[in-house]
Amino acid sequence: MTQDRLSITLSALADPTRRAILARLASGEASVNELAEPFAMSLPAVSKHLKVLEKAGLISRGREAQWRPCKLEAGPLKDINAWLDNYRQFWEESFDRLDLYLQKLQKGDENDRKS
Amino acid sequence: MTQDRLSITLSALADPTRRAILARLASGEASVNELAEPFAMSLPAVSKHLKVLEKAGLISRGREAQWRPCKLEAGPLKDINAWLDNYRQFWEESFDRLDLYLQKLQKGDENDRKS
DNA sequence: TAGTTAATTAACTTGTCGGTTAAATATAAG
DNA sequence: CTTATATTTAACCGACAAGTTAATTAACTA
Repeated sequence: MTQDRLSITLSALADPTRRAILARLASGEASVNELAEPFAMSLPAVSKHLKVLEKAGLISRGREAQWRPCKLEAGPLKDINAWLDNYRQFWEESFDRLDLYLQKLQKGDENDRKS
Repeated sequence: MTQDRLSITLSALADPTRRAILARLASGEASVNELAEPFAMSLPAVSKHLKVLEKAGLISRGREAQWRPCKLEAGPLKDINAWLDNYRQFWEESFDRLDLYLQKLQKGDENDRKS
């Protein structure tokens, strides 16, 4: 179905196992076996999770003898952060004067549309 | 299976239709029909998307005669932003060990305004 | 009351996801 | 050459996601 980049990244992150893997990789590279150790699931299951993360560009993998060390790649996280920028104003506690003004304008639009 | 909050939010966002709905709601409340208008899909399909967004806490819904106006709720987005904090250092320009060390030393500076 | 509009629910189809076990591949080490 | 270790691939399964059409609920309107 050829999903867009952001959807691929977000759905890769929408799994606690995969987020835990990323958290582990934040403290350094690791092999598949090392990454699998904390989880109560088979190695092929972890291997699949890694493939999902790799397709999302969230990890990259090297070759070192029979090991395939995984490394965190944060680019896609940066993209999510950029997307969130569109909404920062909606969760910021205190609006400054400009924000309040824009809110008022917005309410005006809404009333116009309804009448 | 009782998914965790963050997984629910991320999977709700991992769909371009739902993100488009949120984008629309960023400019004000809207009814289901208004939200459905831009999409080439049936109304029940949109209704389902809205239910997913509501369960994730990303929208709330009012009652106004036969309309059910939808409103953006950004709390869960704030949570994602907080989660991303764990990784900011990985996409910021300089992230070698020395720079990380210097960053830690500088953490007295509070104002992390975006560029 | 009947009819229209807004939205949801029900029932169903199809495809993907996350897991399994068993087999295959690749490299290293005796 | 054989065996052990690390990892992936294959085949399969149950659950769920995303869409459909048809029926239902809810509120307004003539």
